[in-house]
Amino acid sequence: MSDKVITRFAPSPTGYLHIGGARTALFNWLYAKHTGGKMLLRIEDTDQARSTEGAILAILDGLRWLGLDWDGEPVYQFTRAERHRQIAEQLLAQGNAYRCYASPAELQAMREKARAEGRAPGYDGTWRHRDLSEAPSGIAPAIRFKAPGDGETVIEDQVQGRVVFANKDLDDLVILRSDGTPTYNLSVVVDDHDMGITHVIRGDDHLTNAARQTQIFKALGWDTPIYAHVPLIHGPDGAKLSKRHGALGVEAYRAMGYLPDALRNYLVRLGWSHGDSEIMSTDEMIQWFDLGAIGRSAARFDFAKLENLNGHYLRAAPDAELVARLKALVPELPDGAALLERIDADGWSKLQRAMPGLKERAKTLVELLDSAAFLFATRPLALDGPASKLLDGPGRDMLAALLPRLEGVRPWTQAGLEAAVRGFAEETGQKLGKAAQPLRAALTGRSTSPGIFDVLEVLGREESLARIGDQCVQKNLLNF
RNA sequence: GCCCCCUUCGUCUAAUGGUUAGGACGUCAGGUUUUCAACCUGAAAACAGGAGUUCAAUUCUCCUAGGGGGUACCA
Repeated sequence: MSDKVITRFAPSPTGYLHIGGARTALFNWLYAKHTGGKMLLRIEDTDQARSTEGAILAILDGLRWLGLDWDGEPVYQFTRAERHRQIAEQLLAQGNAYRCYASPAELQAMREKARAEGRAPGYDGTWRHRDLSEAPSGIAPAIRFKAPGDGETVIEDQVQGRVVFANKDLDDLVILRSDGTPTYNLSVVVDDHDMGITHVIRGDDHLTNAARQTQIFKALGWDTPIYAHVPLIHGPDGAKLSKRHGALGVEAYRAMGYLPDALRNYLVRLGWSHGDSEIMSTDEMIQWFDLGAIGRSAARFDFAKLENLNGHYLRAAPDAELVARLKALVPELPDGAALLERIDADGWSKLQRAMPGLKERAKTLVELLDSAAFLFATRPLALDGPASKLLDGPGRDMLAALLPRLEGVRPWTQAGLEAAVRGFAEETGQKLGKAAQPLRAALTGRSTSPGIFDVLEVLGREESLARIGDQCVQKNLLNF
């Protein structure tokens, strides 16, 4: 086998692809790309009771959406159970494992005793030396790994540095359950070996497992992979990421209107950096990424920074791409179905034409869509508070005076419209804003929008004049 | 309880045995401006605490505190 780097992303399908998992996948992907190696995908579904088909799909979707592709077909760990069982038997035959008949109650008592005595809690090794003739009948045994009782197990971690565990603190773990299914720590070792994994990049929460797994690797006479344990991501308050914070699936970020490029850029900078570089292309990430520059402390998730990055990527994205993303996103939104009905082909075309002015002002696609509401609104427009205030008093009179001027603009272009409105403002001795704001209110129903000439042009001559006219009529009705 | 890890502006981070401790987000103040954004300029803002090593520690060592992870016949 060559010395090519092979990493793996190995989620357990008990939920969606959460943000920490997404970053782990990103790091594995980047390291593989950086070294010209491969990233494999392994679904760790040995706990069949908790694994679901839906979770598997969510994880694959999440990875695809983020643009993180893997090499070859995903490996489903459960399908390899027979191989794992064989290795457990081999360990048993070698004298590196033994059958354990302890009951759950006995195990519980052991843990409590150890704890009371200030020792590391865990299995006390009762069945390690006990004769099989003493085995209770009718009880299926589990197989435990015979962990070294003394000495040390050392992890030369690429992120954490040299981490030393005293073997006395690592007990004899179960590698094969009494029902014959393998446990995580055995499966991981066998699969990492069989898949030729050279680098294990995963969450910090697996650091102790790295020690246990190292012991199993050694008992099997296999080389251990190189480890890199990445600190976990915390919520804004520094506590463990919960659903309340950002521990959402990546599909939730998609639904909130974040762009995959932005999320990737945000995640790569969470715990890793390259000098002062903040915004970087995928190629740059690949070129610069390395394990040594990963920080050792946990990072807090900061939505404000994500939003800032998202705004940047939004502005940089081609208009057509944003329209396409919006088309895909709308049906997933709370009122998406209703909104979708109101946007016809002409609506999508208007959206595309208004995009330069819209994307400049939005932090997320959801925000962008909201600010585009005036494009799909039907007359007479509903005015929000600030907008109706703009039209109170002189606002409507101004519009009534401006309306004929606009009617005279031909062709209906931004330049012509701007000249007309500016000319009107000058002649009437007002600042442009005095005319622009009521106009904005009449055309969009709000006090903020893209540039007003932009709005006029996108809306078109007929619709624009009608919306302005609506406000003048209202004025007249009030007066009579 | 026991084991392991971590600690630089509010947040993400950079750097260094001697620096005005840098950048980004956010915040605040200006500028620009048809609104809002964007953009430009500027400001406030950090080496957790205590010992030790050293001519000199944010940087090296130890202790304390705080945070996190693990401690399953879960992964």
